[in-house]
Amino acid sequence: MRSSEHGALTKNQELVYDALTDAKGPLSAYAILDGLREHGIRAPLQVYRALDKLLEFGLVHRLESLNSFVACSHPECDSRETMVFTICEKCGKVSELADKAIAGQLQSLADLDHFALKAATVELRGFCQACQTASTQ
Amino acid sequence: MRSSEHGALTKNQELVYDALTDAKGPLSAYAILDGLREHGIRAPLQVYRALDKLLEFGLVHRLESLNSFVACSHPECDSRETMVFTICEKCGKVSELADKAIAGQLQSLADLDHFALKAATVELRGFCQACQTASTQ
DNA sequence: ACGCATCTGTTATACAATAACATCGATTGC
DNA sequence: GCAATCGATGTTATTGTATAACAGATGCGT
Repeated sequence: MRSSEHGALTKNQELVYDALTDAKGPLSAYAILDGLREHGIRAPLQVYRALDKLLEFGLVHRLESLNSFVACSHPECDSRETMVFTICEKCGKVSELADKAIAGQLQSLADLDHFALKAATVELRGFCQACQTASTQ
Repeated sequence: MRSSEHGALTKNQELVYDALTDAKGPLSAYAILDGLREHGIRAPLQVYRALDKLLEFGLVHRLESLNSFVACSHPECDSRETMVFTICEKCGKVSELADKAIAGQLQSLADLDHFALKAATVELRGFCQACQTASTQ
């Protein structure tokens, strides 16, 4: 029982993962904690430890600019692929885009600088389609 | 006196900006605070307020994945341009790269998703050239 | 002088993440 | 069986990051 099977999660990992998938949006570690108090989660560390594993398994991504976490929306996410997130500054909606071209371009840029690329964080801020049309008033 | 002139900074803004340019590397807000206690800075808020302005002026960038800040290395940085940072996980060295191609690609990706792009955070993690050759032992 | 905006200083507090330590349960090797 | 080990767990305490709320000070236009 290792990383590849979703069924292999421990109780706490399962709780945290379910909280994130149910949320359908990013949650901070403390928001997760609050939502899971009834399920026996009492301390931040229980959440952070579960998150560490979920990140390692590639089931969850961390949004650096929000200090929060989302369940990966790509069922068979390869974990190490470069992900691009769009973050709506109005409604908070987050979308996860997988784009090979960006990944390649970043790799080229790193190569130019003789930088050995291990992971990339790409977070775009702006307004989602819904919030744009809404503000066309 | 607004954003464009460097000479227009207030005392605290000047102190924080100088601390960052002297450091030649990223500093956390609290590291800045510690370095400026002798200069009369006593509370985190004094640093954060100065940083907010400096970010607004485009003189400073925030490294989301490090919770820290760097002085912009491009003298005439347009503030709103997309910046790419490489962060060495061994020595902590940070480089700031301006790349039009990446910016364009991200814009295209956002367009596809009907996302109105305002700002982009791109942070690459890995090993810098020096640390690669050093670890070839 | 007055109003207004901005920067300032201070205290207290919220939010994010980790340290240190004890325990429990399953597995492995003998 | 039994010790040894390893990973997950639970708990308390602490460090680090960022903001709230309030008060005072400064500069500027009218």
